[in-house]
Amino acid sequence: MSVSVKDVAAAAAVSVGTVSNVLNRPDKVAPATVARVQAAIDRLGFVRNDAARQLRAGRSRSIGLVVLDSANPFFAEVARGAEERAAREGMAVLLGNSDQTPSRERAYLELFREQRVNGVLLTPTDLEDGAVRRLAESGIPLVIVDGELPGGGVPSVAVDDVQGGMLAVAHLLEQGRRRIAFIGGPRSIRQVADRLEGARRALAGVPEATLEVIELDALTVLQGRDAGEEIARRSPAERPDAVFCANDLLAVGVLQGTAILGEVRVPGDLALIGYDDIDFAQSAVVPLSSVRQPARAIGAAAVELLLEALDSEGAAIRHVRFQPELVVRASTGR
Amino acid sequence: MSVSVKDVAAAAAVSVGTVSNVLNRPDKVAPATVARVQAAIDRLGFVRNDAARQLRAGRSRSIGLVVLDSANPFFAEVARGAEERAAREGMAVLLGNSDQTPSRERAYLELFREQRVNGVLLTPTDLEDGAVRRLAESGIPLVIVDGELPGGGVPSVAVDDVQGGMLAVAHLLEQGRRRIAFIGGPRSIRQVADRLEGARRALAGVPEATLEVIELDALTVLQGRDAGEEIARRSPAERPDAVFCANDLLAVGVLQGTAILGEVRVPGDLALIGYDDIDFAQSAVVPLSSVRQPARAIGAAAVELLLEALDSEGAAIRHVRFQPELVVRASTGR
DNA sequence: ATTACAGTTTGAAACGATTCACGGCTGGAT
DNA sequence: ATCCAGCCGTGAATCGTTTCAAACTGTAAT
Repeated sequence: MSVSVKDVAAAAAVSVGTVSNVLNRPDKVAPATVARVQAAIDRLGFVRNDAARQLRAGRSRSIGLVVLDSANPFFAEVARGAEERAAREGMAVLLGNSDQTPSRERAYLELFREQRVNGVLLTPTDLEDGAVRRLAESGIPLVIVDGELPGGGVPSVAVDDVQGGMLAVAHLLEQGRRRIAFIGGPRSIRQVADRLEGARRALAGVPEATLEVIELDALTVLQGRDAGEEIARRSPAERPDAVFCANDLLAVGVLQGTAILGEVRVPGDLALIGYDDIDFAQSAVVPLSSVRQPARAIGAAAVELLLEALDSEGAAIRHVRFQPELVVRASTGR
Repeated sequence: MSVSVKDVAAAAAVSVGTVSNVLNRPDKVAPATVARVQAAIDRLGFVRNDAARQLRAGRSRSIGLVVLDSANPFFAEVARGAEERAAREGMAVLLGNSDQTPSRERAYLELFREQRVNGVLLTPTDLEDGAVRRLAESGIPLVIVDGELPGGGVPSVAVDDVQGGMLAVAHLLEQGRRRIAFIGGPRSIRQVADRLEGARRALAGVPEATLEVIELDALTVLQGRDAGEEIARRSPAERPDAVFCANDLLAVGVLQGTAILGEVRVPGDLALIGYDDIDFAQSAVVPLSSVRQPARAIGAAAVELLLEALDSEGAAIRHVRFQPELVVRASTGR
């Protein structure tokens, strides 16, 4: 079927060992031989069989990436960053979506182990669960993306979500808002919990301010819209005067939801701020204030950490932590 | 290092062949033996080495996906659809971004060949180029995503972009617009060329209508914004009264660009329609009319076709063609 | 008692690359 | 002449799985 080193060796009148050397350590082979072998490779259209290479050499050339939802623009950017960085090393990225479901996460991790990936970048569905720790100890290099394992010990790249939550709510308070609502997904998602915690801390300095927490099932536009409608239907006295959403998708949804009844205006009646600063935040009906995360850089950094872990077996474990950045737009204007 | 079939065989007191059979054809093995081997597998934590499996068995369990830009929401959805469908078959998806660059496309295809992927789903940078045809003939199963190879012969899943362009412009004409502008990326992108062709056909029936073509380098929000600003700066007489953008990102950009000067209003002065109906189209400053493509279904269908091609070596080559759907919102209102 | 047969299990070959101990060659030093 | 050191190149062993012909077992039919 396909051309193997043996064929190439025959065509170039050398041994298979030499072909392998041309492929992997050209400097150890006489230039003339290299040229001859290369010519044979080109002529026959030889393509290295990575399975065999991997089997013998141990190492593979792919890394696994498991995110909560790759259709979410934030994760799409993270994936993009990882893919670009990996490509520079000649590595391929295997993509998996856990949809926040531990069973799907497990299925992907298992599949990736079978594929003998070099390592896994994981946005865990549940950091507290022992599964992540066990995985880390099972020998497969692991980097936590957008989170940090409580006990340390596993390299990770994260954004300080508590800080991000503080930034957002501090900004709302600064604008004179006092009746804050936090709209988020399930608190079991660490990012959500941390952003809420940040909100709480920002409120600590302002005793007369209140915080209402609205918990949803998922961080989607649709869920946000429902929450927005619910708020719009309330009497003005019971309505918050500012909403901090756990991500931009929710915020966009809230914007739609409040717009439907047409009574609550953003930012007049309701200041609104999201999280992630996805591309569309600035293009929303009312340009959306948000907290920016360097998504692409996060993906790239994760691959970087994995490469480090691969190079220096058991060396220092690094944690990269990006700082979030407040982006003010019309939705929190006066 | 890691546990192999040999270890499992020893632990269960059977031969390696039997272990393999338990793994691949449990029905050929006596139930009691299956149980014993399974127990050993669980106890030892055996994970099948896919490299070895692949080497011997020929087949692999991954498929490659090369798209123009996975951060583009349309392709992100396509990727999601592909990934979901592949996961159902226990297959993993390798993701690659060509960024419309033939050299990056080639690099990924080469990498994927080395990985011995089962097949490749490709959104080609250049369909006319012989490279795609050569690839298809090189033995690696190929499915064209969002396009169709002129000569046939390669399975493909596409959306009728000409039809989509017609829908969009026919709608603009119906709204009484006559000075239409088409804003698109490089015409070398087939999708762009087809949508433009559709626009032309729609115009054919209305002699007094005109079409201006504005060609950009890329289909991004930023490029759209520049184009929008340029249009906004024109005198009213030289301005189109409707714009059809080759995708929603451009349309969102145009919306931003025209808004900056504040003189051109959408849809009053300028009707605007995009393409793809990404999630944010309905949440834009002015909810955006668009042409919807079933992105996730496209990805799933592509995997489906690949599986068919894999099963029935050289059987009928199918082309799946989805129909685009017009979605009318405020941006093309009166 | 012999043969047939289906159901199980075995064990060695094969997949295609990498690795490494070893041998041949060349040319300069002794 | 002899020896040594560097280069180059060789080819068998190896990785972990699948495959398949052959061997084995016990039961049924003759």
